[in-house]
Amino acid sequence: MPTKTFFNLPEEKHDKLMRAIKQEFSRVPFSQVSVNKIIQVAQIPRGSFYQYFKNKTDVLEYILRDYRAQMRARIQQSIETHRGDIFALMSDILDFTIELGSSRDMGAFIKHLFSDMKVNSGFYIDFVRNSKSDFQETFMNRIDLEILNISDTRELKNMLEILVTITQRTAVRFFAGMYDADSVRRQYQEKLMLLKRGFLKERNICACCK
Amino acid sequence: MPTKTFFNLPEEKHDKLMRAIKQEFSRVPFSQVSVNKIIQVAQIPRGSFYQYFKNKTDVLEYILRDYRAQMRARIQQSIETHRGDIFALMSDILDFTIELGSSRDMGAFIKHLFSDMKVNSGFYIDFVRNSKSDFQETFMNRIDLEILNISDTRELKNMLEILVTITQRTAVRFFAGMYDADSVRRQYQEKLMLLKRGFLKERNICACCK
DNA sequence: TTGTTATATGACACCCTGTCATATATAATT
DNA sequence: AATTATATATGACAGGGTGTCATATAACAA
Repeated sequence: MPTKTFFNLPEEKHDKLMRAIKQEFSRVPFSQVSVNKIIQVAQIPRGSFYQYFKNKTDVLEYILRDYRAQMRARIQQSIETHRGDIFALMSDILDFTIELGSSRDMGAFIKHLFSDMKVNSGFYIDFVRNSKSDFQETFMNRIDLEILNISDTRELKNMLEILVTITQRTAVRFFAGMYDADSVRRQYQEKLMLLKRGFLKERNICACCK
Repeated sequence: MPTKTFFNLPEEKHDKLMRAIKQEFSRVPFSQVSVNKIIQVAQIPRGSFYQYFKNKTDVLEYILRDYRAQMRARIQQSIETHRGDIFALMSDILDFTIELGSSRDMGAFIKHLFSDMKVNSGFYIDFVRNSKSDFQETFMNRIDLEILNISDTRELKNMLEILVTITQRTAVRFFAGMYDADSVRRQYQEKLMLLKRGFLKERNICACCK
């Protein structure tokens, strides 16, 4: 997180810096983000930057608060709308990610975020951990278990991990430019179908089991 | 791939260089690998290195041929042994990855490979694409479809993608040091169980459907 | 012996990051 | 008002990296 000094910054200076930061994070993937470029565009001296942020990662963390907040709100809304249907929720998460990544504002940034993120950087682990605890605390107990073929918490946790992993991978594929939004969505639904056949207690292929 | 010049190198020089390279790739994750360090250890001038390799990635690609070859052989063997049981095959792949990553020889290297790899670097995409085509060409038609609840090639492809994704993620977790080998294996088997309930045509929870 | 092609070499230009001693405000206290 | 603390600003500097290129040298062919 940025230093106290950063938060005390006069609005004008703060905004100029943030604009430069967003520009740089949209220009190139994270690993290539250059503090030099940022300070050059923001017209602040090198020393100042390091007075505000510990390093690049610190900046990323700060920017991501937006993204995370938006995502959380969206999830909240989705889970209400679909009354605890985890599959509908995951589809919404994918949709929102695609949507956000196609937006003029954060598009390039989100795209770089997904495509350049290291599988296992310290940051990524934290991000996943945070998302997970967010998710578990807020939503896990609101999932409708009635329709699921799940007998204990351990199984539920496993199921969620599978779903999150597949959803994430699907988003990555989209941002890698391997497929367009529609193909990605279609493929995702097909995969959900496959998974459902196991996850759902009531399966249409076996009416006698109801 | 390395240049012709590299392959013409006298054995002694070649080996010294390769030893330096492996040492460096074991020291730090790929993103931190330093050509400087390599040439220093191998005692060759900077210019020579660039006579042999285009860049770091070029080196990685070359090293990986070993890994890929070993994996291919292992898969080949496994698919014979288990007579097309895709789940047993995936378990074997995970086991082999864990095993290789725990070995004295390539351990550190494999560990770094998994933990630092960018989700979507050009290299990674190629790697996955190659693995996939290897996989599909060689093994896809040897999978025993009789036990699977799969009706067409498209579904089969989706199923495989899910399995590969989950297996990969599991390996990443292991290499991130989040869990030890046994926990990882146990969790993986639990997940396979969940997936099987859907993938398998004959399910133990529903004897009447056989 | 001379011309040709393959290989070797390290100085160079250019990029980057994080730190630190020093300078300058701003606020607090006598 | 003068002095002392405290917060912020600054850019030169040390140390690390990459890829290239003109030039030197070796190997081979005519």
